[in-house]
Amino acid sequence: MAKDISEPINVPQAYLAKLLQPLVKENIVSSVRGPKGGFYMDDENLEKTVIDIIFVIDSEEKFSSCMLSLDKCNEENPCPLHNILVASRNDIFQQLKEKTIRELAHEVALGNAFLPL
Amino acid sequence: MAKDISEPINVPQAYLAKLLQPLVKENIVSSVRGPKGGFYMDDENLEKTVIDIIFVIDSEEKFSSCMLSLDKCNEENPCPLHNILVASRNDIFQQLKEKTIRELAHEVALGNAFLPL
DNA sequence: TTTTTAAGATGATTTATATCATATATTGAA
DNA sequence: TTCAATATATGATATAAATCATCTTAAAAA
Ligand code: FES
Ligand code: FES
Repeated sequence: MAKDISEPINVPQAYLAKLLQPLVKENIVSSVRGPKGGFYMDDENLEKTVIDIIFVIDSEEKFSSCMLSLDKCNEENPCPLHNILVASRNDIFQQLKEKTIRELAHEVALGNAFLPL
Repeated sequence: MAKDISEPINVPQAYLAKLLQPLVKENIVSSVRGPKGGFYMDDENLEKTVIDIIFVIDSEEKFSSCMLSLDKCNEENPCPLHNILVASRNDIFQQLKEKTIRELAHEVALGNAFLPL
């Protein structure tokens, strides 16, 4: 239930619920209403990645736009930070795109990562 | 002058000036008032790094706090994203800490990087 | 010395984000 | 079939970030 997720991570329940709604709509999270209801992830959901979530909640631009917010900059006209940062940004993007929620959950199950849930 | 910087990068002049003030106070940027005045960087300023700027404008936490904003997480209790992202984050931090403004300006002078100024 | 130009300081306003509130829809259980 | 529990939807409010406005201070030039 929203409450079970929101409380341990100190996010207001209503706000979490609002954030989850577009994820349900985009089939990244599943839900059932009523008693014994709540949010869950089915087999298909678990194959989604962190990037899938980011693209729904925020936007695709986070990983493609200039890190100095210069709108005329791109790979051909790189800003001074581009060359020193773009490799790391791409690494992060790749990691978030490759890693499925299932894999992340597995790490938690193995005790290699922790969640306050 | 603030105007000469703000216009080409589409940042309101008054807002840019406000952002520059703490940088002047922290001796990262220099300024002179009056006619022919404006902002500039002296020899000492040019040895400052991007991290110096970030620490003044934003805060140190950006590079040390949990990327899932979990307050109980740290190196011993890593969240699921920690392991896959922390290396890249540290890379970015190192780059921003090592690179001086002088070096970045040199890249622009060489034509390896571009600024709309 | 006066005027003009630009930064410095401060507070108000706007805009975006986060949070709160309330009403509706769905489902399991009594 | 009714009730209670929980997600869904929508709008209002609060907080933070960005932007605007106004005044003061310093310095160059006339
Ligand atoms: S052009 Fe600025 S980060 Fe790529
Ligand atoms: S514990 Fe979350 S990023 Fe390090």
